[in-house]
Amino acid sequence: EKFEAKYLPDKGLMKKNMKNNFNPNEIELKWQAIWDKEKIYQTDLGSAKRPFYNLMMFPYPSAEGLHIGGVRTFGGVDIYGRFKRMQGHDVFEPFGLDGFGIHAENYALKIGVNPVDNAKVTEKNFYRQIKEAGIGVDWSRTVETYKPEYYKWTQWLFVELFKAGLAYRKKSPVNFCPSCKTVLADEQVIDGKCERCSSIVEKKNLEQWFFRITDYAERLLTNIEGLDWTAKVKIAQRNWIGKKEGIEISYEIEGSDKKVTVFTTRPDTNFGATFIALAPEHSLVQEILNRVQDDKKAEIKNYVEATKKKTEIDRQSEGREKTGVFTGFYAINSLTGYKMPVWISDFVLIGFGTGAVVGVPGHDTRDFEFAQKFGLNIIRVVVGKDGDSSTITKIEQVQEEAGSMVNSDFLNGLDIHKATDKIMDYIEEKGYGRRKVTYHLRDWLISRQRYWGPPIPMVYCGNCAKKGISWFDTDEAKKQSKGMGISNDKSQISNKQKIGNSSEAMSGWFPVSDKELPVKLPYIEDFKPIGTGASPLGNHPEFYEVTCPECGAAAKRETDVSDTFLDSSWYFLRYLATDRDDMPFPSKALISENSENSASQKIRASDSQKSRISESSESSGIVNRLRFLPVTMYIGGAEHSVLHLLYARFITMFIKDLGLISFEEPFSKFFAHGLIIKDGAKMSKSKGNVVGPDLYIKKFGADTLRMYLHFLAPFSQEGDFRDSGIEGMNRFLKKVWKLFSDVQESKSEKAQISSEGLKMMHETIKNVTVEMENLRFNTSIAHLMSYYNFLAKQESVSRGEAEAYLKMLAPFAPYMTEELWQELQSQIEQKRKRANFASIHTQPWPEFDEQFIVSDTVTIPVQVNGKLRSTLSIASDQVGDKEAIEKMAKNDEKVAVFIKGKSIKKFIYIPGKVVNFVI
RNA sequence: GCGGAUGUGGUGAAAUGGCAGACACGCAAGGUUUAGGACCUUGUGCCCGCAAGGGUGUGGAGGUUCGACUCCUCUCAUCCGCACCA
Repeated sequence: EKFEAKYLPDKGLMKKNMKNNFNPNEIELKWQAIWDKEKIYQTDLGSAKRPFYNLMMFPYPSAEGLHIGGVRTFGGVDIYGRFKRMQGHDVFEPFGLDGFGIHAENYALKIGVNPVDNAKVTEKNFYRQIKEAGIGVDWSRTVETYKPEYYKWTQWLFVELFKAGLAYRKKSPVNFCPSCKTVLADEQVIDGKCERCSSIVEKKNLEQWFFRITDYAERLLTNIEGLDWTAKVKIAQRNWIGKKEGIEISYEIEGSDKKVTVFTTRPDTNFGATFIALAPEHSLVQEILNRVQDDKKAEIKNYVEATKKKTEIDRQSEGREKTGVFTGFYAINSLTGYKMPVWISDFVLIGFGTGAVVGVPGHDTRDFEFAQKFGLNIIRVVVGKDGDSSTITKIEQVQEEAGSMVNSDFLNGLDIHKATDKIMDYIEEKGYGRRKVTYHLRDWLISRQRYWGPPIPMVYCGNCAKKGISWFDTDEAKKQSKGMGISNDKSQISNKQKIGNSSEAMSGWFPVSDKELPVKLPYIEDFKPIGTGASPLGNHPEFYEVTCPECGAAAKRETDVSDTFLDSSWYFLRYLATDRDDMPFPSKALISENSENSASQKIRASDSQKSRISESSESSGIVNRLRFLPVTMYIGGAEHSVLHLLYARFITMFIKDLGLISFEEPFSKFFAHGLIIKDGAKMSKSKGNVVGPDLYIKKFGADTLRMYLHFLAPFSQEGDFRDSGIEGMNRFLKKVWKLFSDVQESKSEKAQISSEGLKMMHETIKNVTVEMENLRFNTSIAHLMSYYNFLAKQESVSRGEAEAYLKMLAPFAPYMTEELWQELQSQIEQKRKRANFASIHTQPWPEFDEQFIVSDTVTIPVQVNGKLRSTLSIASDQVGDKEAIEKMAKNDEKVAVFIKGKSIKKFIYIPGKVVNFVI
């Protein structure tokens, strides 16, 4: 007994200590349940007053579960969302899974599970982990791209694109991995090799579905200017669209009625043009083969065949060494009459411009290399800054920069830009060519010969095809073309033109009618990619055997699925209408009955459906939901700069053109977060350093993990995750727990907040608020740590201080602060009132009061003898310290200032005004 | 090659043109009713010094400024995109 009395604390004390121990696992479970029950993260979309759509890029769940980088990303979004919620916004923070597509499928293949079954497991895991991490998601509105309720509308979107003439088929070379026996997306080809097995990727020529995103190139480009996005992403998109203004010039070929057309951005150098080079795939090559002698024919054929066999890898390993073959033909340079030999070379790409280039070896290094190797003439037409006007014989002399024209007849002496304008006018006038704009952006290849995606909702009828009939010949199509959605757009004519073109190429093709959507993806056992260029669904007659909607003959359903990026291009709209199976997203046009021309037609709802929509829309506040759009804040990885973000913009514009929404840019603000690395290396499965959150949450709790992940580095930058660091954060939270679980009624009543304390509090609030707004969470946390140190040193903490502190901490450590908040409230009210449950996460964000904030330095503009001498800064604690100021003045040896209290004794100090000082 | 970013202690990193290194990790010394861990206090850019103190310091070289991590010019290094784009 004596021993116990001496060495063990009494039971009451032990109990208190137990309570004083920060035990995250216990409180996290408790609050998860309460939050669920209280629905504190569910947003009433229909009646929200200050809508704030806080959106995180939904993940494609390809791996074992959420990894630590995901916790950082979604945690960061959540921190910001909670902050905004506390500022009084109606924050809508949904979550979902981009579970359809090649990533998820590859993972399923790897572990030998059907993607359908895998999706169920993944979904469960992801949602559990997100919940555990304390992300305040509205779980009543999730989106999973692989569920029929969702892909019904993805397919609907495809159909709409088709009907607008924006979806078409053409033959195109696709990436094919001979070892995996599957086609690959471009993004799965790394340096010409398969992402998974590193085999060299081949090209296969297959007929594919494309979207005419290039029709939107100009709009996609010009809109970038006005976006509040990370600059890097804007630049990347600009480059990807790659607008180039130039001119297409046609040259006569000697001894032929054919012409060769080239595209160039530098027509100013055309007086120096000395050869023409064609891509081996160029259409003229066949023409040439028909006309040349047998020995020449063999030579050309050999060359063309050889380049065809070359893989990307071969080309790269050969570097820039030029190869080519002379055709024996000459094209005439209309300006000079020069006979330009026509060559075939693989440095010319069929996919760019016209697939033919005009060689100006003096002013293009590639042309120079080519000309030098094959002994072609080199003419200088520009003299650059270096003043070198000699004959160009070395690659260093090749002048690609600005300069003035020489050897160019009427262009001589002109600056190259002026010369460009002048020669373009001239060429157009003479009819040699026409100005043209080209883009790097290509049409979006949408087909995938895979299983795990939304089946493309199209039907092909061989019978109709023979007659040259397609959907564009139906009554429905004709009715639609009168009231084309794409109306107030300049491209209307060209679009109609395209539909005209499409209707020929589209012979036999009919979209699945809206009533029949979704075209469900069947559960099949043989889901593995076949590798013959056919889709796994191609083995399933029960899937593809249908009758033609036009003639009733036997027809075949499309067995390809669409690209994952189509799924993710519109999901942000779906979140707002997950409770509706009668519309893809909230839209005024979809609910207004009297606008006949509008989109109620577009979704071609039956009359009964229509009335159902308008009846129920009022009660569910569909119109108010629109106030959440466009997305207020979008947060995601910069690696999606040009893919997802560009596609989403395109699709949004298209939906606007359908008349279904009133905006054309989906994301008002986009913030690119940094990636996470582990112990100095990128996390990857091959390195075996992929870290999951589960163990850390178990050991330290979600609060610690969340805070540590954002203390590492600013949200926008990459952070290095180290086990050693996380303990410091855990230590901090324990200290906070201890400090605030001790704040009691009796104490806090007495607690007087000192003026210094007041100042510190308001300064901290101000700093943290500003930093949160800029998503610089690491500095916010640092300020909270400093403020803790300050509070801990005080004799007691007042209620006001405790509340302000907990509120600021709440976005980072939602569980702990909630517990402490309830504890604090109950202590103060002396009893726990369950009925008055008020989560800290719905409390107002603390406000700072300027009067308590004194800046560290007083900056005074100084004028000496009437001349402005910039400013003089005086530390605020030196204001009134005559000695200190005199010392400063002495150091400067020019200025003397007399300040006492907050006013200058001799001269009145007015902030922002120039003050004259006596020397 | 083109485009973009980043360079600050042993580490992650802070600094509206105004005391460089906040905050944390790590390390060191000390304290504790002290197994270990935890916890508490102090110190910690580098160099000289027992100390007081002094010198030096934001990749490098210049420039603007009373004053530069911050703005400008050049340069070096690293990372990330795109790449035979006419």
